[in-house]
Amino acid sequence: MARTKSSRPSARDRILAAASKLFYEEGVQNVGIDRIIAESGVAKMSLYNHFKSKDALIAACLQQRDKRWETWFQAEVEKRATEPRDRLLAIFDVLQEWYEQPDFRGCAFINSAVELVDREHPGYQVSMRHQQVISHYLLSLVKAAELSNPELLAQQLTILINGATVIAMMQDSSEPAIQAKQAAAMLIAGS
Amino acid sequence: MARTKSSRPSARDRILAAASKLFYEEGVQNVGIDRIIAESGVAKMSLYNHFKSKDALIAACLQQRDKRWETWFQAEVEKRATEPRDRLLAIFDVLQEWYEQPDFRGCAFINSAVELVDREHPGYQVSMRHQQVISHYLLSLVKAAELSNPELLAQQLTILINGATVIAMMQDSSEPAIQAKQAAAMLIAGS
DNA sequence: TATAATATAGACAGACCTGTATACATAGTA
DNA sequence: TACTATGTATACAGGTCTGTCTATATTATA
Repeated sequence: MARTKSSRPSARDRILAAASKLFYEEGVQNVGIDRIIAESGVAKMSLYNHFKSKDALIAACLQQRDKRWETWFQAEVEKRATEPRDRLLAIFDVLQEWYEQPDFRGCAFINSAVELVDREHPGYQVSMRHQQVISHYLLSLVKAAELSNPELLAQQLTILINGATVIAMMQDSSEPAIQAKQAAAMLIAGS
Repeated sequence: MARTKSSRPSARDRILAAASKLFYEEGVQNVGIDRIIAESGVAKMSLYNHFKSKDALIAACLQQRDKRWETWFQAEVEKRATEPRDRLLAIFDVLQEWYEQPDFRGCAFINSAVELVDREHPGYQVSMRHQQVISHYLLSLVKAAELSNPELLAQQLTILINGATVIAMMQDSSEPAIQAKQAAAMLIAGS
């Protein structure tokens, strides 16, 4: 799954890494198979031996990214605060750090959903599931903070997060994280 | 500009209408020139006589949509309330109505920015300008309502609007409008 | 009616894209 | 060492796309 003894990563991993990077940076539609095999240094047939089509590769990339992002995000949040209420605010500090990464180009899942259009596309389904995973995590934090009407607040925080992310992408700015954090503080205080 | 005496709309208008509809419903990348000329009942050369390239057509469609959306949105808001503070909340009722339209597929400007990727693309520029126009309108409403820290509140409302729109698209639901409205009410009350 | 501008129909060049086929090379295992 | 995975390199079929070219038709105006 990982690498052959001591040499470089397996073909499959190199394909996933190259595709994931290119898909995110340039959009799934703007990246062809030829670019991916060139970047990963793999033969075209190896790609089609590991993934039955480009659409399947897109879905696999999103699935991998989903897992990694969730792990990274939760770890960052929990590193910054221990009290549930503080963690709810720490979310936005993590977001700010994310927006400031030089290769930030918005949320890969929103972007892919927009590009794929078709709700039945396996990549679209992964993207929807990703949003639910986030909402679920927020809900757990809100419940831990023992705030009233947890479902509503969790949804409102989801809205703030996605809105900030979209605007951060379009304006190429991390300001929205700060503004969203202040809004979140107000919503939490009012709960 | 509009129509020849008594017959149907001009070729240019038909092209814009068909392209705008298809681009929004299926994404600018997924709609080819051939589809547009078939739908608008126009010859390919007519299209290229009116627009120098597909990219120029995309930009023209977004520009037209920008104007129309702004006009429609402000009219709907102002139809629903007269007091500035009420108008700020009425925004979300208008959004809800928008989300419930059967052909709703998110914000055409966010979607196009995601698909085009290139910030120098004329269509991307129109999309960024559109976001600024919205923010500007919100700022004018917030200032009219004489709330403190108007710039911050206007930005926070922008975040709520875009977040609700993105989630409404992905979940195919108008619930986010209601949740965002309650959040907005809280932010306004706290200002 | 004559003239100029605009629209039509369809072929086509050139590029790009996905996915397959073929023949050869390399690495891991019995 | 022999055998079996797996990977490599490259050509290519079949499709789609944008934008151009040509030749004809229609419309508007003087």
